[in-house]
Amino acid sequence: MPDVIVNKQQFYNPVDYVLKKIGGTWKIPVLWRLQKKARRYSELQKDIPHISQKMLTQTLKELEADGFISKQTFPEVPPRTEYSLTPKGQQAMEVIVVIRNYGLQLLQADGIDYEAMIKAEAEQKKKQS
Amino acid sequence: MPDVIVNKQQFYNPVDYVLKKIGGTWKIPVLWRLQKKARRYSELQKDIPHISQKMLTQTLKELEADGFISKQTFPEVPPRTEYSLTPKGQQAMEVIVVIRNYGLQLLQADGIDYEAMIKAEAEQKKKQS
DNA sequence: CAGTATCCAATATGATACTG
DNA sequence: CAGTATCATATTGGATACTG
Repeated sequence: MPDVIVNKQQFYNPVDYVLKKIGGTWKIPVLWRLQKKARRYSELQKDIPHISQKMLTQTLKELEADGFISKQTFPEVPPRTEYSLTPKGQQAMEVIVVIRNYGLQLLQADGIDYEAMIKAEAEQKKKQS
Repeated sequence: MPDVIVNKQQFYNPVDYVLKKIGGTWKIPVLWRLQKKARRYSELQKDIPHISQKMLTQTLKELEADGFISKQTFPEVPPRTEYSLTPKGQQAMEVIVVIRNYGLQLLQADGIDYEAMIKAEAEQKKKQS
């Protein structure tokens, strides 16, 4: 496999290329939450556990630079910003869903019923409210 | 998304789980080369550009511990060791192929014809031999 | 041949304080 | 609200030397 260099970054193979674009800890959690509708910075931060301000900002900036998401700022008071998936981002989601489904399989093989955990968590929230 | 902890490692979501298992720089290049047949340590090192002994050893160990590959040692002189995909590893390859195909698309959209590059490289080798 | 062991550099992520 | 800036830490990977 030959190396590829794009914008001074080196990639060893096509999979490496994908993972440097949408891999890492935070890009997929962000893309995932933009799947159905646009969201604000503060919503994302509230909805994504453990993410720091720094990583959210950095992740949004890179995803926007690579064309997976777009940003719209509304000139209101207080100012509002919304992020949403571009068509390119929606296409990426199709691949992410495949990886995620495989992940659910792996987790189940390792004795973890992830979707049941999500349900349980949702129930918990209901009770609290 | 609730967190999952398996063997003291924390995972934020199912995709994260997959990427911690078969992500990173070297796991996929290794799996890729075991796709069609078993290979020896030295073959893998020769065939995978840039990989260091350390990373090859570490990658093989982790893939074996996670059940994606298996290792067979032949009691010959000099000793021979072969690595091959397990059924679990073959299943992972299906997902990897999806990611790879998406990578080829992304590369092409960015103006890079990766498959042509591979062909050109093969021609180059032919000439040299 | 098929590895181990050790030390070091680069990168990714986190924590904290501050701002238009 | 939606960020920026700075410092600290953890993880990953590379270089080099050695071994059953």
